[in-house]
Amino acid sequence: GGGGGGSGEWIGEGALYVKVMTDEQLEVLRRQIAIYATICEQLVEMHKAITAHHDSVAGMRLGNLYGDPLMASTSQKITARQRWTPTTMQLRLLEAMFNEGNGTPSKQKIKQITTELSQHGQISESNVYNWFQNRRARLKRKQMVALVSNTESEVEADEESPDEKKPRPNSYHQECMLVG
Amino acid sequence: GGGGGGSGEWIGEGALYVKVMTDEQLEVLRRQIAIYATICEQLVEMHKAITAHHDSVAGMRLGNLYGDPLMASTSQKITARQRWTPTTMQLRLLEAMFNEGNGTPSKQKIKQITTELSQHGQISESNVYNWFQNRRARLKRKQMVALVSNTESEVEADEESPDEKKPRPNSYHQECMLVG
DNA sequence: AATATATGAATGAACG
DNA sequence: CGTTCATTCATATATT
Repeated sequence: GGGGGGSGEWIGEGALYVKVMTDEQLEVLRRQIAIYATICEQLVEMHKAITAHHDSVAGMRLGNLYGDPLMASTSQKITARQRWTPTTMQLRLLEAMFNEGNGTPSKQKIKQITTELSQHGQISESNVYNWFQNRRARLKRKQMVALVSNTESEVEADEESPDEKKPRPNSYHQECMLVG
Repeated sequence: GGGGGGSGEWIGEGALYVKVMTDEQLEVLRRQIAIYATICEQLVEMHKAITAHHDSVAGMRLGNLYGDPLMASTSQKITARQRWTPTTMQLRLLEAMFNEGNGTPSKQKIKQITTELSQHGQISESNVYNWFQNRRARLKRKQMVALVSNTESEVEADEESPDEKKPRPNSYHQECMLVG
C-alpha cells in the first residue's frame, strides 16, 4: 500500500487544527477503507491458492497490480505514452527530495537524481528538471491563492457580527468526498 | 453531487468548520482509497472469471461482500471526485468574455471574474482559470482539425497523421544539457 | 445499461 | 522563475 511518509507531510507549520469530522464520520471512513483491504486480502489469497494449481488463468495475472496501482486506470494500456509519466516509486522519491527543501537542485544534483531514479523506470534529466520547476511553481501559486482567500475570510469575519453564522459554500470541497 | 445522504449527516448544527487538510492532502487520501477500489474491481473480475471454471475454491467465498452497500457503488463510487459544473448563467458570461477579450485573462482579471461569477453560483479562481485554458486549447484544436481537413488534399504526401504530435525541442537540453 | 461525447482538472513540457 | 501551451485523465452528461 502507498502509505504516505512521516507526519511532517501532513502537518504544516504553525497551523491550527480543529476537528472537522466527527468520530462517527471517521469510523465510516475507516470502515470503507477496511472493506477494500479485506476484499483485497481475500482475493489475493484466493488467487495465490488457485494459481498454485493452475499457473495461468485465462491469461490474467496480478503482476503489475502490485507494481503500480496508481497507474492501473483502465485507459492506459496499449498506446505508448508520448510524455514521461513518473512511476509511483519515482514520484515518491521526488516528493521526498522536494520536501527536504534545499531549493532547486543544481545541474550536478539533477544528474545524480536522474541516475538514481532511472533504477525505477525510464527518466531523463530534463524530466527531473521540469518536475522540480513545476512542483515549485504550482506550490507557490497554490500558497498565493490560499493566502488571498484567507485574507478575504478575515476581512469578512471582521465585518460580520460573531454571533451570526453564514453558510459558506467554500466548504463544499469536504462534504462531497466519501459520502456513501 | 457527492452521492447519498443529506449534508445533515456530515455537518452538525451550529458547528464551525475549518479546513484541516489541504486540497492536496485530500487528493492524496482520495487516491489511496482509489487504489483499493481499482485493485478490488480487478480482483473481483478475476475471481468471477476463476469461479466460472471452479465453482468452489478451497471453501473460500466472498459471500456477502459483493452485496455490501459500500461495495455496490456502481453509480457513484465513494472515491469519486466532485467537479465544478458551471451554471448556465456562468457559462453564458464566460463565453461572452471569451469572445470579446482575446487571450488568457491575467491573474487579477481572473480574480475579478471569479468574484463576479460567484453571484451566480459556486465558483473558484482555478475553475475560471481552467475554463479559459480548456476553452482556448479546444478552440485551437478544432481550428487545426478544420485546417488539416481543408488542406489534406494538397499535402497528402506527408505521412504524418493529424493525431500525431511533433516532439518539440526541450529547452532544458538546449540551455543546460549540452554544455560540457 | 452500456457506450460515446463533452468537459473540468492535472501535469509534463516549453516559452520569455 | 512565472506563465502559457499541449496532452492526458476522469467524470458528468447525452445517446442508443
